[in-house]
Parts: sequence; structure tokens; C-alpha cells
Amino acid sequence: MPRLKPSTQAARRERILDAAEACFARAGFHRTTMQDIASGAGVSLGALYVYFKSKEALIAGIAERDRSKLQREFAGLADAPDLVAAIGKLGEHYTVEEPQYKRVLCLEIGVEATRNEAVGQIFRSVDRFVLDGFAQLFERARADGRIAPALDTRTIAMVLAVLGDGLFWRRAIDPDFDAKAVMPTILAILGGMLNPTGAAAQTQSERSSETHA
Amino acid sequence: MPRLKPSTQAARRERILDAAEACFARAGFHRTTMQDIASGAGVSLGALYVYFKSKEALIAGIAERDRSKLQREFAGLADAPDLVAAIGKLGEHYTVEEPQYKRVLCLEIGVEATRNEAVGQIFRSVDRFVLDGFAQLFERARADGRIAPALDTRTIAMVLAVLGDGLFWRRAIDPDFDAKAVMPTILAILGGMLNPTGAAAQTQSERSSETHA
Amino acid sequence: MPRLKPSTQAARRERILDAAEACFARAGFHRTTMQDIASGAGVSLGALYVYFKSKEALIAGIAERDRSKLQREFAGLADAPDLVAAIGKLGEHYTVEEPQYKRVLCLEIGVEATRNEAVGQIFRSVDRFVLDGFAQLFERARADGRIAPALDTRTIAMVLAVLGDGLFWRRAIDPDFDAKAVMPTILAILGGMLNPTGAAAQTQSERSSETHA
Amino acid sequence: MPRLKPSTQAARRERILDAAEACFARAGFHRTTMQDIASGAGVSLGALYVYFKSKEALIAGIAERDRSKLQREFAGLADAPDLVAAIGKLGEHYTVEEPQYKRVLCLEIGVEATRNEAVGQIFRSVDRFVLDGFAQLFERARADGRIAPALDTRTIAMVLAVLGDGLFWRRAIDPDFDAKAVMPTILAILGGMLNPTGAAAQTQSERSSETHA
DNA sequence: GATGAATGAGGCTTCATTCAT
DNA sequence: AATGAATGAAGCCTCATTCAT
Repeated sequence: MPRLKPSTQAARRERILDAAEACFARAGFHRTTMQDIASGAGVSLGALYVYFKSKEALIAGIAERDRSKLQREFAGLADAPDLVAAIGKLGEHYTVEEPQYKRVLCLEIGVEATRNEAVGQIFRSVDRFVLDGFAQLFERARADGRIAPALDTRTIAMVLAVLGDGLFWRRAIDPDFDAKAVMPTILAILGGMLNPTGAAAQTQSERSSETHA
Repeated sequence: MPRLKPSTQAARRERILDAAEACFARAGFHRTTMQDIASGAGVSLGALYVYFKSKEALIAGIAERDRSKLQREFAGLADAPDLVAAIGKLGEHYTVEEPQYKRVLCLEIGVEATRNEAVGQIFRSVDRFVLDGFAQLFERARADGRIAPALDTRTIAMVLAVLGDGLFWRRAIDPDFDAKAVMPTILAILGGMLNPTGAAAQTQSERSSETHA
Repeated sequence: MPRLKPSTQAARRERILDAAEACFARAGFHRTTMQDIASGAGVSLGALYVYFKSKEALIAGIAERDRSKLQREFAGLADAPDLVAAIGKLGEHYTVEEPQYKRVLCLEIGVEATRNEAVGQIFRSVDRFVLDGFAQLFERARADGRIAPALDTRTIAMVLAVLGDGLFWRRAIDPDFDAKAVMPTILAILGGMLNPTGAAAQTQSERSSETHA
Repeated sequence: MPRLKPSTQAARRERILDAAEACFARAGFHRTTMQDIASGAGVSLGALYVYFKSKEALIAGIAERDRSKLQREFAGLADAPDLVAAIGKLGEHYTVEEPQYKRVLCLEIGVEATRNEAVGQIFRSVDRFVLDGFAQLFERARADGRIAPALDTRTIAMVLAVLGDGLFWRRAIDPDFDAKAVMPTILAILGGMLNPTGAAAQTQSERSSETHA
């Protein structure tokens, strides 16, 4: 038998991950059976084990893909001209646009990270990458004179993480949560930390326009 | 009289809940067996079913007890002379003092709430109680002149909830999280929302009106 | 503590048997729990074990009581002036008057008799008693010239038993069974066996009136 | 091709049913464990659940197969030249040839039919099929002039059913039952109902020889 | 490579019986 | 005597994983 083309293989792997994501989000890791996932992916049970050698590995695969995406999206922030706006956009993406089922999946992954070493490593590594990344971003912005925080950038990054985590959690857990109602305030808080001058929560774009005035 | 005194019954029920809490926090609802809990509580498997008619009921019992406690603790805020300080104390209690295992349990309950109707109802009911309670607290404080928020109290309550959720999540998920390093900043944010003098936590709407002045 | 009066004891025993009968008929021996019976009898679980030392013993007790009653009722036939009429009346009693739930109970007992030695002995002893009794009854009636069967009385008794068993079974199993539609025919068959003269299904009373004419 | 050939699947299903039949007959539905059946069929416990999704389904499967066989065998009567002889043969088959364990199984099924809706439907549907079938058979025979009953054919069918049920019950319940001793009489009774002329219990074959004389 | 039937350990739950009160 | 809480052995069923085809 000819080995499947790598591209076909990769596509099937993605389909399996998609199906797994849907199942895991709906029912949780432990209430989802391998058969559920195989059916969802339109693949035989045996084929599942060709791509993932165990359920554990599949869970790790899901965590890996989900976290990688976050990491990639975060990396995009580095080049943004207006940091606060870019962060707001990212927050909006996760909080408003993303479908509900993905939101619960993040929680599932986070909780699993507490107990499953493989998932834990993936999770914490991305988490640290993002946290450090924010600190560096802020550090660079300060060096460039784009922000003038009164606080340690490390602390600002952590408070931002807490805010992000809180949004993550609430949007997943509270069906009545109106993200749009709080986003401006939350961005203002962030702006206030970065530029605690007279015009506390002013965003960078506003300031620069003032400068030009 | 073979009928146990209600107090004895209640005590044994509590012991079972304690054991269940420990097991659930350590391994999650679905990796914990009824036998684990029975052993942990020092009772026979059969006895477990005298107090809780199913695993589902036991999970609901855990959610109930945990949320009730939160509700009770929140209720204590009403009488506090200094609101921000009291909230800070409560946050500190949950974030610093409480043992790690209880923290993960909260997450487990929250995630379960998305899939288990019984747990969901308990969870959401307390959540709404707390959210509404904060809004009322702030409303009353404003009426008394103790605070002068620029924002809708409902929105402040929601941002506070997001902050609280973020702390909850992070303290459970991130072993390196240093709550003490961010608490002052977070309380300052809260203070800024409630009393946006100094201009510290000034909201965007205020600023924009200033700009126009 | 004063021992309960024997009459109270006996009454309670009967109540337990009544409750057991109802439960067993409704759900079968093995789907009925001791708790079901205790509740039905308005008695504590512990008390049940005072009167019957095991479930097995309770089943045997039910079989015993049920079969004794049959035996007593059969014994009443001996004195009947018109044998066929008396048998018809007995058949009618069991087939028409008795409540449905008792009917299924008989089946349950019969089936249990195949597997449970204690019940089997009770069951077979009564069965033989009735079978032998019929043969003797017929024998005596022949000696008295009240019947003139062409067949061995033992065989007639057995055919009668088959007819009775068939009625027993069908009335219990077939909700549409109309006993009244077949009883006359069945009695005629019996009459025909006992007096196979020209007028096959003639009853004794009819014949005797003819004789007197 | 890992998918088993339908014939192999069917064969294995039959083996499981055979094993289940043996176990159920010996110990009854509720005293038989799924493990007993699996062992008896030489398959693993898990494999049982590939073929029958629950114990309930297995019981229904047994009822289905057993009743279908009865229905098929009954259908064969339609073509028999001598009705009474054919019925006698069928009765003999069930009463004499069939192994004892199958007999008790029929009882078990009948009793279960009172309480289990699935089994009840199977049971009653076949029962009605047979009852109606007999009535039609008799009706046709009368139209053809092969019999000249004095009774409603529906009633004859019902009395025949009662006789059949009685034989069923007794052969299963009474280890001393001598079917051969009563069969001639019972067939004579049937003959007598179908042709209640002078020689009441005459069989059809006898009559036809007379006719030819 | 692909398939899905087979495996069997392990989980939840029930229930006859005992026994401390 | 009476009570009903406690016990723990089984029973039904699920499901991750393997493997013959």
C-alpha cells in the first residue's frame, strides 16, 4: 500500500483535532469517548490510533494546537503601532468573535493542566511566553517613550493577564456576560497603568494626535 | 433509637463532603471514584449512598456547599465600613489564605456548571447573587456619599467580577503567581473606579469631555 | 419489653405476607426488595427479619400461604353434591373473581418452584394432593354411581389439571382473555369425560333430574 | 476487511442466544449474570454488548427468537391434510421431544411478558397470531366441509389454546407428568369439538376412513 | 494502511443482611 | 423488641486499547 501523502495525513490529523475539539468542548475530556471523536471526524476508531497513540496524546495535541494559536496571535502584537488598541482587538477577538464552544475548551485545558503533566507543560510554557512577552513589549514601549508607566512592567503584564483570564473565564461561564459593556473600561484600566499621567486612560493614538496638535 | 441524631447525620455528611472535596480537587470529578471518596471519609461505599444518592448528587452537594460559603462570605461585606478594604480582605482571603486544593475545586465546579444542569443552576444563582449584591452595595455607597463613581455601578460590579475571576483562575492555574504583587494594583483599580478623583481611574468619557473643554 | 401478643404477631405476619404478595406479583421475586416489602407492610426493615429470617424464607412463606389456601379450597369440593358444578364454581372463582395480581403471583411461584427447593416442595406437595384428591373424588363418585367415566380416573384428573393450568396461565398472561366465553365448553368437556353418554356435556344435575323424570 | 461477514455475525449472535437460553432456563432471567452468558457462549463480556446492547435487549432477543420459532411452526399447520393429527404432532413435539430446559424458558418468557413491555409485545403479538390462525384454520376447514363444529370457531381456538397452555405449563412444572397418557384424550376432546357427531372424540382420519367404507 | 470487533479492567449502583442503639 | 444506618459483595455496563482480517 502506498503511504498516504503527507498533505493528506496532515489534513486528516487536523480533522481529527477539529472533531476532538468539538467533542471535548461539549462534553469535557473525560466524558468524550474515542469513538465519539472518530465518528465526529468521519474516521474509523483504528485510524484514530494511527494519528494519536492514546487519548492522552490526543488531549495533549488539542492543548498544543490551541496554545500554539494563542502564541502565534500574541506574537502578532509585537509589530502593532498602537499597543493598547492591538490588545483590545485581540481581547475582542477572543471574547466576542470566537464561538462559545472554544471558550469552554480553554477552561478544560487549563484545568487539565493542573493534573496532567504533558498538558501542564504546554500550558505553562505558553502562559509564560505570553506573560514575558507582554513585559518585554511594555519594556520596549517605555524605552521608545511610547508609554510612561508608574509601575513595574512585570506587574502590569500580570495585571493584564489577570484581566484577560477573568474575561476568558466569564465569557465561558456566564451566558449573560456582555463583553462589549466592559471592554472600554478594561482598556481604560490598561491605558491608565501604562500612562498614569494627567490623562490617565488615554490611549496611545489619542496622545500622539495631541502631540501633533 | 437507631435513627441517628440529626447532628450526627449532618456531621457525617460534612465528613463525606470534606473527603469528596479533597478527592475532586486533586483528581477532578471524573477521575475520582466513589470508592476513593468513601475511603477518604472512612465510611463504606454503601454508606456514601445513604447520604448522596448518586455521584451526580454528591457533585451537586459539593457545588452547593462551596457556593453557599461564598454567598455567606459575600453577605458579610454589606456591613463593612470601608468597602474597598473589605473587598480587598475578601480577595486576599481567597487568593492567599485558602489552600490550593480548594482553588482548583472552584474551577472544576465552574466548568462542570457548563454541562451539568444541577450544578449550573447552583453556580449561576450564586454568581448572580454576588453580582447584583455588588451593584447594590455600590449603589448604596454612592447614595451615602461614600463613593462617587463615574461609571454605572452595574458595570463596576462586572469589572470587579472579571478581576475576581481572573485572580481565581490564575491563583489556581499558575503555581508561580504572586498574588501579593498585584493585589495593591488591583485594589487601586477598584478604588479608581469608585472614586475617580486624582484622575487616576478617570474614565474615557470624562476625559473626552475635558478634551472638549 | 413485653413480648407481643401472639395475635398481634400473627396479624403482623399476615400484613407482611400481604405486602409481599402485592410486591411480588407486581414486580416478581427478584425485582422486589426487602425494603419495598417493609414499606408496603408499614414495618421497619429490621422488623421484617424478625418475622422472616431471609428473603428466601419470605418467598417460601408466600408459596406456603398461597398453596395452603388452594388446598383448603380444594378440600371443600369433597362435600359438594354436584361435582362438576362445584369444580366449575372453583374454576370461576380463580379465573373471574380473583384479582389479576394474584394470578401472576401463582405463575411466579410455579416458576420459582423449578429452581428453589423449598418452594418446589411446597408446590409439588400441594399439586400432588390436588391431583390425587381429584382422582379419589372421581373414584368415589364412580363407586356411588354418580358418574360413569370411560377413562381411568387418574387420567381424567390429569386432563382436568391440564385444563385448570391452562386457564390459570391464560387468565394471567392474556389481558383479553374472556374466561366466561370458554368456561361452559370446558365444563362440558369435563362432563363428557365423566359421563361419556350420548349427551356428552350434560352435567350431573341435569342427568339426575332426567333420572327422576 | 475487519467487518465480519454477516453470516459470521449472525452465527455468533445465535451462539450467544443459545448460551443465554441455557442460562436463563436454568436460573431465570434475573439470577443469570451477563458474565454467565458470556462464559457460556465463549466470548468476552464486552463482546456480548456488541451484539446486545443491554441485558434487557438480550432477554427481548430470546423472546423474539423463541416466539418466532413457534410462529413458524404454527404456520406449517396450514398445509396439513389432517388438522387434528397435525396439531397432535405439534403438541407432541413441544410436550415430549423438546428438552426440559426450553420448557421452563417459555414460562419465564410468559411471566416476563407481564412486566416487560418489549417482551410483552413480542409475546402477545405471537399469541394473537396463533389464536387468530387457529380460528381461521378451523373456519376454512368448515367451509371445506372437513369439520362440522357446533361451536364458534373462535371459542374452539381459545379452548385449544387453554389446552396447549395447560400442557406447556404442566410439562414444565411437573417432573412426573406423563404427556403420552393424556395426549390421546386431549386430541379426542379437540376432535369432539370439531366434529361433535355421534362419535364425539373421533379424529378426522377415522372419520374419513368411515366415509370411504 | 484501514477497519471495527473483541477484550477486560474498572466504575457506579443496588440490595440482602447485620447490628449498634 | 424495633429501628434504620451501615456494610460490601455483586451486577450491569462503558470504554481505552489491541489486533486479526
